[in-house]
Amino acid sequence: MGQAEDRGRGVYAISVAAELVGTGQQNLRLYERRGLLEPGRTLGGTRQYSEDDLVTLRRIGELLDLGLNLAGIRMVLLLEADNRRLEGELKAASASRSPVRRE
DNA sequence: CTTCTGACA
DNA sequence: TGTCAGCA
Repeated sequence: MGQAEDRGRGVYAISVAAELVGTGQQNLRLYERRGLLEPGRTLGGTRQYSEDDLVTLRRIGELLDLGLNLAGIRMVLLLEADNRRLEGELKAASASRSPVRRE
């Protein structure tokens, strides 16, 4: 399954990432400064936006439309990430329990 | 490509 | 406060 790896490696320059999500390059840099996301960097220091980064970027746009400020969006993203992790743990925990016996 | 600065709603 | 334009 190389798809999960492609997700984190699909790389876009800030100019194409900005155009893909419909915003300016300046905003993407601001989002990073405010801790909303952390795109990869080349050895030269240029940002590399992955497919996952584009997803969170579009999520940021949604939250922005809902009226949240960047600080609020940062917390939502953190909580959602935490939630996905817990969901995975819960799923793994229920799978490790023997399906026939429930407590 | 980068950071920074200022103007606008 | 977030967005955008221009500069170095």
